Amino acid sequence: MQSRYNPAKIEPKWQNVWEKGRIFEVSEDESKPKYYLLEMFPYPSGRIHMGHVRNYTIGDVVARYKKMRGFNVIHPMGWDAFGMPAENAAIKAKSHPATWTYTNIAQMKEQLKQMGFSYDWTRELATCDVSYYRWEQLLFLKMYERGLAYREKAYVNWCATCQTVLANEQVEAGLCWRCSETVEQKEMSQWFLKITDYADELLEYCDRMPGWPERVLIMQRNWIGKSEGALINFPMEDSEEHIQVFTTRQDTVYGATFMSLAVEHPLSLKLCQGKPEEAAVKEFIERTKRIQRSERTSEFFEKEGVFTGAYCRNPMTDERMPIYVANFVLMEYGTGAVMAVPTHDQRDFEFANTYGLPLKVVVNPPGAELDVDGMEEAYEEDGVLTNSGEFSGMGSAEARKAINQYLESTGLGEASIHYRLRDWLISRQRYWGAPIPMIYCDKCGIVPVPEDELPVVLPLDASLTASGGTPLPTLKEFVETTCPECNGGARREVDTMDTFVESSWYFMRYTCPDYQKGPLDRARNDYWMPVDQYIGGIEHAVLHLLYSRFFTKVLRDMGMVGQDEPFTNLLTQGMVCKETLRCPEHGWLAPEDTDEEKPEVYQCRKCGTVAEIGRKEKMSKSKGNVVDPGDLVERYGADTVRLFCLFASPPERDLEWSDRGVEGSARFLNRLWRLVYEERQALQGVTSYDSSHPLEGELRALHRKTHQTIKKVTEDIEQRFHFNTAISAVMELVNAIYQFRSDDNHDPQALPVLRLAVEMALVLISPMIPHIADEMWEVLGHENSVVEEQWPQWDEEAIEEEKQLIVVQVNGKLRNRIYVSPSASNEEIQETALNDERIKTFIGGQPVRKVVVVPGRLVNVVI
RNA sequence: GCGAGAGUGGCGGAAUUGGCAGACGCACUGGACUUAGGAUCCAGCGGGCUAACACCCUUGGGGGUUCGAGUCCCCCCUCUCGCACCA
Repeated sequence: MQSRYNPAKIEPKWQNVWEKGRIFEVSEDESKPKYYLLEMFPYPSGRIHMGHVRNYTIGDVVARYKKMRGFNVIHPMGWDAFGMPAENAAIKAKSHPATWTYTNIAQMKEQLKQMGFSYDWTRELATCDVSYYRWEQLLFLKMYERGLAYREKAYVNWCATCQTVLANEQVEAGLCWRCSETVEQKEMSQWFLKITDYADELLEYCDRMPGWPERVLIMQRNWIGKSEGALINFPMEDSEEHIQVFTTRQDTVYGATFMSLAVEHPLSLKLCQGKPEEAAVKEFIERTKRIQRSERTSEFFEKEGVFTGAYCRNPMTDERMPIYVANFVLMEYGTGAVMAVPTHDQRDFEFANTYGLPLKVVVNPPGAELDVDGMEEAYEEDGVLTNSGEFSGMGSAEARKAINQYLESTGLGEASIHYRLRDWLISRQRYWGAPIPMIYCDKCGIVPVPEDELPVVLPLDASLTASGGTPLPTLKEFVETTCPECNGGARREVDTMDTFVESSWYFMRYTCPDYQKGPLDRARNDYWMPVDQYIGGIEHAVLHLLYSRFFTKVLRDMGMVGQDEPFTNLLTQGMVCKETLRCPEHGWLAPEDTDEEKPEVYQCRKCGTVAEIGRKEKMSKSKGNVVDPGDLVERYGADTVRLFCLFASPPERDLEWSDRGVEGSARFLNRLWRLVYEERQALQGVTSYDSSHPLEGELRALHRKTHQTIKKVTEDIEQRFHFNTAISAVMELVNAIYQFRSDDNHDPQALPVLRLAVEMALVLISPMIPHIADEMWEVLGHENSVVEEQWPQWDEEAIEEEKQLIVVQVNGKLRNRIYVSPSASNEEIQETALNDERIKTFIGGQPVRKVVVVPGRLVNVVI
């Protein structure tokens, strides 16, 4: 053993031992409980970043801990390997996306190995491998058979920068989630997956997943956006036709005084035909259609409308309702037509005031009566119906049910449920993705590729051009094919699938990555699934996590898997942030753009201005505040980096990077190393204390601390993944050991007690810093890896203090501390407290009104 | 606007069930060792007032419940995230 801790030497040594011993390779074993620990797989960008390191370190601690607890732990890793960055990088480097991707995978795999993560690498998969996406193509065909995949012409989100369409989930506030450019609407024929078929189940199970963070469930519920209401038909005044609306406020239908249509609504143009209003309506529609949807749906966008010249009738009151086209009505929600109730909807209220439309109160607040003339805003709450025929006097909730019944019995409408969730658009006009296995035949139309002709292999001889866009349509040998039905000439689909399709089922494929007969081996999948603990970033709260839930349910209905939900417990870790430096003139500054004048004072290298120390921001290249894990590992070793990531904050919170904090972590490892180095000879051949001899004094105290630490670390990991407090508990134990050592102790039990304390410190912290733990474990004479040890159990008896500290308060203020025997009764504790000299002076002879005794904690004397 | 979360020393954070606020670490200060110290060890470290003890104040602000509140309730402020004309 070297006197100095040298991670560069011991870390590769142990990584090698683990790999050779294949200790993280697992197979199904019915004799053990299984535990599936999964972290979100990375996109192979080339180098791992701190976000990966944090995510995977958290996962690794749990995986190692669970293994020590006797679980059969599956802990796989792979690559989310299709996607645009590969195309852009290939154009830039004049290479091929495949070359770029596989080179990156090799580099990143090496980096992950250097971190010492306990992956079962035999299960590795890359989604760009034909061996993976061939099964995805099969799943697509099965979905097509069941009507869950369909092609439709629709207004879709188009990102001009990325040269592709996007799913609704991939548009954030009107911007592309990847490049942040404005998304346009384009009418195109595209492939969709029918996630809306599962809307209700996806929503319902949000209430049955106690292992998920509430805020993720809330985001999913909001995204699905279920609204219960009614479809109501409003007859046209001068024809047999009607306008159908969806409303959640059918209790206000008697107050509907006009109608609003979306500009895209087919009736909008039709109704004004030949009328004097025609020109104005057309102009309005054209003008509105030109405006970006993101702008149209902005809060600040002015609500405008135009009268069509046509009228319909309120089916309940038979009153005449003018029909308007309005810019705030969305064609894609409900029916694209809204019954306007200005008294009970703020938007309609404002619209009615602008255009001088009539108001009619039909819902009163409980115990009050509204007056149309004095109204300054709409009354949107539930209340008691008035002016509503036979429904007057009913409460809103009751009236909604009654009106639904009435609508159904008269044929005027029906109860209805609408969702905000739209079907998942999966076509992408990109090259580096899984081809959609479909063929277009002029004679037979859309024809699926027969299963036995799968896979449709993505041609690798394509060359990308700097202008962007997919080269697939130009590849004759790919596009031109024969129709499986008529054998005539036909064309292949040239779009590829959204890469979120790959990530929707990779976690299931990990259970049987070598399976050749289908996407999933049901037996193996049944053993391992569901994922017991999934760990990843919050940014996938809706996207990946919703799609994966959908896929799991579809595969269940196909009989391929046995679970309703893929992820039992979800942990969303916070971001890794760091302080930023900013020059007023040159913007964000990376450390290499600055000179450090004095400590903590930095100057912009371009202009010499003192840089402002900016706020903590998520690490990103553009802000110049990234820290490269590779550099850190080289400098401090993986264990230090792991330790800092875990120690600096609990997993779900943001982690603030601190170079000094990293030094502190390194210092702790050195301290641990020295402890074992200096005691190695004394402890040689010593057997750990086994509780057979009674202990006194400081020996007893150290042994107690040892068991208290076992308990604290176990509970912190088991109950709440709070590794920061678990680590601080081990630090306390190490401090206690140092204290103990500095006193000469000649008790024959001293070395056994010391050895137990040292070993427990190593075992308890081994999931966090596995390399140094194994090295020191070996120094102490063990032959196996710590991860193959059983997790220790604490002894409640050893934990018990011989003297219990009791805090004594007078009128709630801390006045003294006393010690009592743990077996003391409340009366005895009270008596000791009241007889305490200091307490007596605080009471000062005043009558004691009350004494509160909390055993084991405090006494409060009230005077 | 709606929804969720957060606000504790110079900093990261701890206090798990209402019971000693500030564990652990960083930074800082003093000392020891030393040719040297950016290594290591020891000690101190919320603020006020102190020679020291003692005492007083302190968990964004204000009120309340309670013997007792960082923790529970009400009001307000600030920040972060999500949604946002959804009929």
